[in-house]
Amino acid sequence: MMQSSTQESFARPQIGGAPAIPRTGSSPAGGVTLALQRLGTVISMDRNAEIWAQGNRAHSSYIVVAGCVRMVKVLEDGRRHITEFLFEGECFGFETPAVHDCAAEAVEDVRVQRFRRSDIDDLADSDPRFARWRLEMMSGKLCLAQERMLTLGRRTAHERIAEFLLDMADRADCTNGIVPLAMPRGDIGDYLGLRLETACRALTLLERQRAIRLERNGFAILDWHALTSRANMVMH
Amino acid sequence: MMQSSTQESFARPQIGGAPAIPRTGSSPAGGVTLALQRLGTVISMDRNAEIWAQGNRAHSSYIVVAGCVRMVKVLEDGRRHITEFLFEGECFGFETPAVHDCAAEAVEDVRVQRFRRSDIDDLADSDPRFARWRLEMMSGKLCLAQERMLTLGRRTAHERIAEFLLDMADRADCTNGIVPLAMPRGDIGDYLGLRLETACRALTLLERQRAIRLERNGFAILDWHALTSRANMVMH
DNA sequence: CGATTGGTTGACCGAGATCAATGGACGTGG
DNA sequence: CCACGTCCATTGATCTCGGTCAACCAATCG
Repeated sequence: MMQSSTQESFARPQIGGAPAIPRTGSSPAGGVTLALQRLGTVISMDRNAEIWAQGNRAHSSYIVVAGCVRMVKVLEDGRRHITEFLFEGECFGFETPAVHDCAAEAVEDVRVQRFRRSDIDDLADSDPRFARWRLEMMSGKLCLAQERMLTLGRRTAHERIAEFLLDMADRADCTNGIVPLAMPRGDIGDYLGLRLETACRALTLLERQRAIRLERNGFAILDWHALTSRANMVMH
Repeated sequence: MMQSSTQESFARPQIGGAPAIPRTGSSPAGGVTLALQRLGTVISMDRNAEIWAQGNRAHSSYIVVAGCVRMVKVLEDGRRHITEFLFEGECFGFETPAVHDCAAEAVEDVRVQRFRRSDIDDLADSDPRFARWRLEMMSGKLCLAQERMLTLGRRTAHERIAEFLLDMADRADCTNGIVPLAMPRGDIGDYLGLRLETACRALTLLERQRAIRLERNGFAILDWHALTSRANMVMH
């Protein structure tokens, strides 16, 4: 029995297998999608554009149509943390606080679908399935956040990188065996609580050990077993 | 303008001031409480008792009536992380996954009120105010989790300890100026991604600097300013 | 009163941070 | 097309914060 969709993600033995539980944060399925589609407008944004700033009032919620978005928190001394990367079909900005406590930025050129929060709330009021989906989506993000706390608090740099690569592989289409990495090394570091040099060293070590092959903007997994054992994940 | 209730907590200049935004995770106010009260049964548990185990099926949700509860994740090699401490009036086990991905344990002798999940769902279906409260509670926990990721990924041991003490002070009644610390040093370490020795050293350093005074099972804040500047929090 | 549990402190070590140099990919303008 | 500048990845050398191992003490509880 899988413990949660997080665990499930990392347990997947090979590229191509469909996850038993859909990844949390993905957009709603079936009829709910249609109702939502009509409410949103698609916007294109350039690489590194700020979708909203930390401290902005929260008016809108979003779904990623294409590309990769990052959620960023910064301290005034410049220390930065990326709480989440979001890919096609995943949503962000559904938290209820009136003011954003993270910035949202485009990692690469992206298209996002924007929704007015009032429209989202109205839809939740009129459609119990959508309300249920929203609650489960938030709940899933909370579980993922708890898993990430464990990673940030207790895992080594090498474990973090291996876990990250497996997560990226799990979320990507991966038609040709090359898993894309849209974000620069610095972003990977800020996501994992590491410096970019450390992220870099861990990646090249994995390559030297023939577990992965680094490509232009991505990587290929050569030895899935080596990677999973490196990640040291709990598989209940 | 405060950015979130998390930020608000740490910005509070002295013990006794009422927060502008109620702490997230607290039990619902007013009429909603009454409806919920009837559904729950109060249970007493001994110190270190397991309320539920990691991997158990999730049947119940809880509110803390008295004492302190911890949410614990463990790796099979023994590394442990505490995702959350919960105090009187705060709730846990409202996440939707069918299987718990954290254990819940009593830090000290506690009383908790248990609710059947089906009852919680029924109440949410029949009372929109309760449904709204539940969504905001989950959302608040998600924001706190994001703040904690920043702490675990980017703050120093000394910053983490100062932040932790301010959080504890903010959440406690603190009638007599002594902030209780129900949990042992090891738990503080596991909450902050530190070893217990490191937590201990950071605490005694703060005491030597006359910022706090350590007591039997708690501490007194002697120099609030020293503590907040040590915590290095963002105050928007 | 000994046994157990939790807190404190010291000595030393190592994973990851920091500082620095190099090189490749890419874009732009002449 | 080439020269130059910018951004990013990589690698090396060194340093440091926090981890590790260990001793000791105080409080609590049979």
